[in-house]
Amino acid sequence: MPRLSLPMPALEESEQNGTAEKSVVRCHGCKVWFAGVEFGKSKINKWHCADCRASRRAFNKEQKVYKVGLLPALHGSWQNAGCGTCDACKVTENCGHCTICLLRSHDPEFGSSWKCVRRRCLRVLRKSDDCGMCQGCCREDDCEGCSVCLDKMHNPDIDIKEKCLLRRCMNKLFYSFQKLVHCSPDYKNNDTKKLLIKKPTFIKQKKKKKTDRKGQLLSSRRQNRKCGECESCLQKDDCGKCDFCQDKPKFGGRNLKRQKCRWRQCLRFAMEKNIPAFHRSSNNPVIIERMKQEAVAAEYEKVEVQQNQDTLLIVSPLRETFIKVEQINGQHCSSDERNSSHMKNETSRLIKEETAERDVPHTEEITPLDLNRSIKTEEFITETDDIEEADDSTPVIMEIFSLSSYHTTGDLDKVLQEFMGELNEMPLPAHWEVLAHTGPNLQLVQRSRLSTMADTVIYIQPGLLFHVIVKGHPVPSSHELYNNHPTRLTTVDDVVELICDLEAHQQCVGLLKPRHRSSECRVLVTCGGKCEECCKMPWLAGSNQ
DNA sequence: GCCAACGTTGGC
DNA sequence: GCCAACGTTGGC
Repeated sequence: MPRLSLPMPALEESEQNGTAEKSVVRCHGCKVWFAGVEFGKSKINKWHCADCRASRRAFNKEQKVYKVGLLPALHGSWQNAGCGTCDACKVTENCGHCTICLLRSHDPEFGSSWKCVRRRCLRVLRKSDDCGMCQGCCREDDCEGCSVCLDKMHNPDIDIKEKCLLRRCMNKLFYSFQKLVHCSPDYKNNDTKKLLIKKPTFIKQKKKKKTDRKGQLLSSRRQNRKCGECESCLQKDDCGKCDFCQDKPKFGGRNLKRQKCRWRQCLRFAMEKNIPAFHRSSNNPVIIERMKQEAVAAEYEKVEVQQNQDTLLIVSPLRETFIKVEQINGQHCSSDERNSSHMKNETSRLIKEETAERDVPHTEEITPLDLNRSIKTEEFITETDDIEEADDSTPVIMEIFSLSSYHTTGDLDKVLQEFMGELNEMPLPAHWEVLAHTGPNLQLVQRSRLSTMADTVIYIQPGLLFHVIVKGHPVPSSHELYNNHPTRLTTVDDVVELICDLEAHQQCVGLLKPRHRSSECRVLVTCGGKCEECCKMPWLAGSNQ
């Protein structure tokens, strides 16, 4: 391939060369210009020449050998890592002072497969390291033509610490930014931090760096997107019907999307990633598709789904609330053959969370996180310095989306189990009983037919949110009943007060007369008779009011 | 900000 | 080397 040596600096953008396909373009690595490069439909903006690509592959291969063990979750143990010949590899005892050693001194089980920082192979390139072999490392003089050199020339009074672009380690540029920097124990103290700061995508990656559920470090570049426990993760086969499956070559697709079957995408990961913004809107196609389909199936919660062009409304008549999801994307996925019980739970829980947020007075801001601080144990632990740099501003919700507590069994979660125990130990108002085996909700029911609250059920949901259903009719969320009690029933006293309050009400007569009951029926009234909404309904002559 | 497209990684 | 699928980019 002919090389064109153009004077520096030069634009890095490709130049059209008369045809749409072939361009004159500069290699992002060696900065040499090449003619006749074909991009096709590729959107490459950092093109590397064949030599640089080969160099990169070789470097990657070498690093892969050395770093086996950098990813203990995937490769096993640190003990297998490293070249075996460098000074660090020859050290046989842990230093006892590094972050790993200190943490392990407090907890012998901590990161049992993580290696003492001082014993990590020196040949594994870290962010602070230059490879010492590439063109950039071997160059002795500044080019005086790159943007950094020009900056230095034009601003001699300013101490510009950035290296000449052509003297930067190419392997580091190629590789370490995204791959190894995460593992660098001393990444605070190196000159490439400025570059990293300019790369929001990298910073984003760094925050996402995490360990798996066993506390082991995951790939610094690739996240483990599988919790391994949810219904989706346990799904072994592609559905073959969703858009991602249809894209796969084995299903005759063109391999353009290259994504995992929608029905196999980890629910925990998807929700963890998307739910914080969900209260306003979510367009995660995985969640939306599943909610859209499973919400329909969640009849026990009377969830309704209304779709209108680009908007999806998931309506919960139970509390007269809805989630509005805009910009629906993704093709419809069949769920006919799937067990939908799990998503019923998830869907209803999401709706309930939304309900809770709407119901909470503005003076009292409650977020789902508040009730789930136990997630601390599962919050991401990052290695070495990253531990100290955990981003407090980025809450990581794990427990609230934990699927195991609700997964198909219908059992109560631990909080509700404990609460049920407390309720069973206390005398409740007459004929109110705590029902057993009613997961995921804890239910209290008025057993007496003679009670004014006969056939009334208090549902205490995961998160201790509650709603009341009378003879199958949900008390609307706008009802004063909900204003008189905390959004979450956190004590037995809260429950008793609620029951007493309920007993002070009467059931709207409209509940017994479907033909005369308003769709806006208030269900509970304080003075007997019909509620104000049912009063607006025309009553047939001769009917027994 | 979203998402189609695709370079790339990591398991096998 | 193949393949599944993760992560990033650039157009919109």
